Amino acid sequence: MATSGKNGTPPATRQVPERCAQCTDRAERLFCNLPEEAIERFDEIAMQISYPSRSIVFEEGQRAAGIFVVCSGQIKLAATSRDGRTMILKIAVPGDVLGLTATLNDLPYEVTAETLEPCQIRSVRRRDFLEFLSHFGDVSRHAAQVIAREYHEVFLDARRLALSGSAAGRLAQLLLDWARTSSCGKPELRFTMALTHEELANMAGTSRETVTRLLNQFERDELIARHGASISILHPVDMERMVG
Amino acid sequence: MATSGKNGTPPATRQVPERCAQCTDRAERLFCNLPEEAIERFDEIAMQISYPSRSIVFEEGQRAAGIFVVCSGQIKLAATSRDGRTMILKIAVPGDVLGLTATLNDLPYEVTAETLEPCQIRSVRRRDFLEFLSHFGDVSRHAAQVIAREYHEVFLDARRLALSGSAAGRLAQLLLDWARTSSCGKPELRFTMALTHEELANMAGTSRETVTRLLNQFERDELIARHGASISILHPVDMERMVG
DNA sequence: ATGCAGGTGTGATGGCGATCACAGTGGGAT
DNA sequence: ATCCCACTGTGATCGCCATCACACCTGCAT
Repeated sequence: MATSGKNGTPPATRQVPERCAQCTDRAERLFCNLPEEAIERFDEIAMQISYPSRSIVFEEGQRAAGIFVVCSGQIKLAATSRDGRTMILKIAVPGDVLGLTATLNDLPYEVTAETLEPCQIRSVRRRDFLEFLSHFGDVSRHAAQVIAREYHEVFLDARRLALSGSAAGRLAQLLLDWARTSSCGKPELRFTMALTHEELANMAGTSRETVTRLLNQFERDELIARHGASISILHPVDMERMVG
Repeated sequence: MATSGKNGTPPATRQVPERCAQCTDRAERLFCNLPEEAIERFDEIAMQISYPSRSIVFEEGQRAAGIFVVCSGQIKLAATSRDGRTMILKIAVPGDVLGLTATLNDLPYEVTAETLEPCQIRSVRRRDFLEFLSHFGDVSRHAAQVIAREYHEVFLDARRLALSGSAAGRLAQLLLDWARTSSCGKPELRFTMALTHEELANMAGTSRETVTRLLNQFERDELIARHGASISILHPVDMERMVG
């Protein structure tokens, strides 16, 4: 289920330093890449927490208590309708910030956040975070940019749901979007799929069975290839074309 | 088509002051409500433009040139798929800021903005705007909050599209969401619909004919009432229930 | 009046895909 | 080995709703 392959290694919960100031991955993480003195202050107000696999970080509808920065592990963000349908918004990875918009708007969290593997998370309470923003002007710029990026992602979701006529189109689009962002940079177009068909279905706005059928279809048509949990997109161009 | 009734008055293009500093509506507009000195500077870098009805302010896919603040008039924000399907994201009203996320991310505009009536718009070029943000720390906070709100709106769109199983559900949800935000504050639940059935369909992710049928259905079931272009939601509770 | 164009109402039809049902499969426990 | 459980594969059915087709109803221009 996790990113780890068939080898028995536990999911990639690399050890995370005690303080953000010592984190070596900071530079490549949009939000974390803050000026020195801001980071120092951040370390003072942030609380480091370890979550076991399959635990709930926060739940849809709860009044926003603060923000959560993912340090290690994957986290599923999903919203549920009254009658049990589920929409998976995205799988958050290290560097992502959760609960930002709800915290800024002082609204309930829009989604439920559930760990898919053991995770390390830093959290900051709402009050402290807002004060932090006021104090360090350019952190707000950072935050704005982070939210702008999140906006763009949800926009793509909405677009996919509204404009990709068929289930096949939505799934194809999802795989494409995903391959692009997962292998950030060059079109690696091969990625490991840590999700079940059911979860894919909830991201593509279709049903479990349809996903199964479509993936097999795609494979028969040689649009994709699968080895174990990894998927390669063989013909991105043809793939694009079926998005509609 | 515009908000004006059957009387021959031109659509509500109230005169807008030359400078934001003199704008009396500023206080109630999230983004515009800036500290004095920021407003002064904003007036220096902003350009005031009048657009006739049915004109394009910017187009989906264009590299972001800057932001646009709506001073008067309504503007349709829509995205289109290769094969001509259209998704209407929202109808922007005075106080809304367009192109914010694209500008911050230095990405192409996500949508096309088309005026529905004569509009007054203030625009700021990307470079100037970014510099403006750097200079006035707390404006970034404002911007972040504005984007957070936009995020929330798109999120609701995505949620509606993904979770409201039936076309009826999506339309009902749309009318509800809309009545709530349009009559901001108390549940007025009566609002004028400046849109054609076709456009409603493009917002609800369904077809023109289905919208026609559903609206009649809703009226027969006494969920809504219509007088001319205005719609009242009679039984919000029953309405909620059919969202699914 | 006449024509036209954009919007609306309504039936008929067909296809996509949700849903149900159940059979295989594989990996973890014990 | 064996059970079990979550996941995957596949057929059958059936309902929603997109689409086509066409009638009607404004307002507007000529």
